[in-house]
Amino acid sequence: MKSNPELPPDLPTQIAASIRDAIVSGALIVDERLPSEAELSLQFDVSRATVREALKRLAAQSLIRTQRGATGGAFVNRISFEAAHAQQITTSILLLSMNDVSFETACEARYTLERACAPLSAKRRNSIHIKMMREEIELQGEEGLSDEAFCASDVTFHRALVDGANNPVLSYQLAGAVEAMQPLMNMITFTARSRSAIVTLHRDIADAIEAQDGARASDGLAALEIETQSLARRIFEQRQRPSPKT
Amino acid sequence: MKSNPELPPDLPTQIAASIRDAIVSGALIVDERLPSEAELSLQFDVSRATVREALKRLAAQSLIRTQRGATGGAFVNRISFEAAHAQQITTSILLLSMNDVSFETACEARYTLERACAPLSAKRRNSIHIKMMREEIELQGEEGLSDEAFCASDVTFHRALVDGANNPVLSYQLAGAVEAMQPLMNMITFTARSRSAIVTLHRDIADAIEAQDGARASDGLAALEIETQSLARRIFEQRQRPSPKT
DNA sequence: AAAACTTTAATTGTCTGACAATACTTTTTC
DNA sequence: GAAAAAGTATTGTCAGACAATTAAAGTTTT
Repeated sequence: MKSNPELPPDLPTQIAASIRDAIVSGALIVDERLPSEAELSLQFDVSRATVREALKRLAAQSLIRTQRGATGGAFVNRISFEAAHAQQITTSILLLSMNDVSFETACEARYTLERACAPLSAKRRNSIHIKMMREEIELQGEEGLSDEAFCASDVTFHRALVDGANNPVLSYQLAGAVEAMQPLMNMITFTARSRSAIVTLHRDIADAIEAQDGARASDGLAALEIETQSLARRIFEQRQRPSPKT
Repeated sequence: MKSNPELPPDLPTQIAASIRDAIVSGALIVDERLPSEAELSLQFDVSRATVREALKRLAAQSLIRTQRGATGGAFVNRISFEAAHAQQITTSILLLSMNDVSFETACEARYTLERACAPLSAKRRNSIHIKMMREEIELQGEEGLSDEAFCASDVTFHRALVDGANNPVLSYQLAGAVEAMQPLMNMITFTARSRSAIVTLHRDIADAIEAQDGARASDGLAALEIETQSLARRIFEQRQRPSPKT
């Protein structure tokens, strides 16, 4: 057997790693211009095509951006919370779907983390967060809302809650957990009754956050988790033994 | 004004997005082989070099892997928790360092999330987790341990705690928060006294987890956060007005 | 002198075609 | 039948070319 796990990676990978290290270590700082592709190919003694593949790898991770023209080139990117969010969400979604993570496990992780934010959010939330939560609750109560729109609104509601903690790092970390759940949630059909149960809980949570009662908000989230889990369980059971014709 | 934010991205970006969508949507499943580079260049009507740059982008995100040889080609990758961990940690570290996130903010996020894991970990941890925590505590008490080794051991301790919750999604999400703190923690010099305070708290936490007392473990983590924050504050203050020569 | 236009140069984006390296498959040889 | 050799499909890398883009320098016009 020789599926050598330590075989030397190809040239673009090596070059990309070398440049990435320079960025992580601080040798290259934000907005600094890298040498041109031609110069890099001389430096690393490879062809320009090889350098380009390396740069594309870095661009895929938003570590650099490129610009054409006379003063163009590759520049070190300031990684924004926004871009990091987006990437983390994609990765999280694929991670869950490819590794057969159960709804239960993902749901537990999500609500566990979210409960942790509740006390901070109760303390620091401002009127905008409250307003967003109220608006989404309103929307979720509307008749004729599609299941997908209901889920999307659910995500928005919870993002507002998390953002209320006013800690960008926390918001960033939670984004993956909350949004990666959406594809799983979309598998669920929400009956009028289950929607109303969820909306009621959302209202409780929003009330608690507005009253700056973190403990009550946590409890509300715990109740919501239980509700969601049992809803999912019912639906999955039903699908396993479908249409037991009377 | 036309700093068009919606300008069409370049060809490799488009092609990469197209293939990524196929993966995310499930049209391409894990371990499935993509068409060869030559076939792709026909399909997308671009040169092979362009296709290659697109594939490199996807490889950078571990969405595909490539293999040479007759039966080689590009294959859809199963994203492992391990690979996702590693990527998230890199992103988190850069995010914190490039956006001037304060120690305080990052620390708060980390401990908030970690506290959330404590009850689950207290319930589900097994002897291996306890053993790991005890070993790291032992190590942290040793004389002559470098600050970096102390920090690394700290990370290992906390990872054991989080892993005790036995929820891979939770472990994955926490990895970013815990490990991205390490570069920040490394800026701190740990005196013998501060080390001993931390070790004492670690022991309290480990005891609580072993006793399956989630609430006590949470309290321990809260105390640890306060200790860490005040330690950092003292050090940063001291550095701002250095050497007030007696 | 200022403004508008043109030219120039640097740089990335894309293409073509070639050859090397690799690894599986088939054929040949013993 | 097993081992060795040849064949073949595929990615990895290279060289060179031209197109597209953009800022700066130069030129003309007002």
